[in-house]
Amino acid sequence: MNWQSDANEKFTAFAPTLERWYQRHKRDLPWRHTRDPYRIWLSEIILQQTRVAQGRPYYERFVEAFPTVADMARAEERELLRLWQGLGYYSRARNLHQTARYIADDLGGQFPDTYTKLLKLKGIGVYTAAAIASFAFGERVPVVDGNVYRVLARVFGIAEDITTTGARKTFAALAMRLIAFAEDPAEYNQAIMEFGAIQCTPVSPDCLLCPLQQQCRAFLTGQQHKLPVKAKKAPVKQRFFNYLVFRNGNQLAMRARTAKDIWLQLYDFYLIETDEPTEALRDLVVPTASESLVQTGAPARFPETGQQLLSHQRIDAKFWLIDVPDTQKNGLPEGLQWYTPEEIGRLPKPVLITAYLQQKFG
DNA sequence: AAAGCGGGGTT
DNA sequence: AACCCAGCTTT
Repeated sequence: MNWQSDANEKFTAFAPTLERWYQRHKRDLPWRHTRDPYRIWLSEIILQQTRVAQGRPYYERFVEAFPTVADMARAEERELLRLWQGLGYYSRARNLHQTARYIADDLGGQFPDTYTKLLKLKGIGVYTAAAIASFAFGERVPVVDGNVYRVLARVFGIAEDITTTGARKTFAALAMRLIAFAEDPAEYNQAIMEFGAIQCTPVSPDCLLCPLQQQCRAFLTGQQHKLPVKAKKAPVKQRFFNYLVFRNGNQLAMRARTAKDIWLQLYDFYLIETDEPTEALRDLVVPTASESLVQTGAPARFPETGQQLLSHQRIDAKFWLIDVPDTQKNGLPEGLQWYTPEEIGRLPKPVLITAYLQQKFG
């Protein structure tokens, strides 16, 4: 037996081995009971950069609220964002809505059914296009997600930095070769991701019970913990948010965020961002538009504080509650509107804002 | 090619 | 505190 047939055996056996492993170990997940492309699409968007355990309840609520793509198309974007609240990466919800309307209105409700066509849709990149094409339509195209990078890097001993374009091409090409030997492309794609999620885990992979143990370059050389190689992320940026929470009776002044920034189209309060933390309200430079509101109101002496840690930013927030008399209530700065508690409950809001409302007003 | 975008779980 | 998650879009 020469090295070439060894290598060949490793390629041909890889997919069938994982497919057999999957038969025995797969979890029972709701989106595995359907071939409806709409539901598979919905599940895949929810699961982008999101763990199954976190995304699952959102999937259940979305299917309940919008059983078909037509139902989703009829809804307002705000309703989707409200249901998406707390899941993060809100552009996913906005793109979901846009694409639902496009499919319902321009494609007559007919879901695009090939990898190439799916890739043109908003919010669908190479991973998601491959996932829908294989799961819903049986197309033989490989998914390459974080799990797949890890499994392939280890089994084939690939030490390229997976954040680079060159490495992405390497892995995509390898994945393409491997799926050729799968009995069922959809099953195989599920299998390799499931394998990465519960067997070939980032930390402490279960190598002792691994069906690929004797083919795994990383195991055979003791390099499991060093693969895959991934460049370090940029340090988190510190930001200071100073919120003026205008109140009139039981109503609060809120607005949808419009900056190309975090939380686009989510609702918060009148915001003054500063480069340094602000200790007292008098230290804050208040724009003319809201000066009189602050002066005629009755601001609390000390603000409530809040923090939110995102993967790329750390936000320290202070909230000054300011009671606005009836005589001033029509003088809100541009964009702000009064909302009752019931209305506020239906607005999509960042976790930071929801936490403040909960803490302050129950 | 690099940066920006959320939030939560795990170690 | 660091890492990671069924990634995509914009610059």
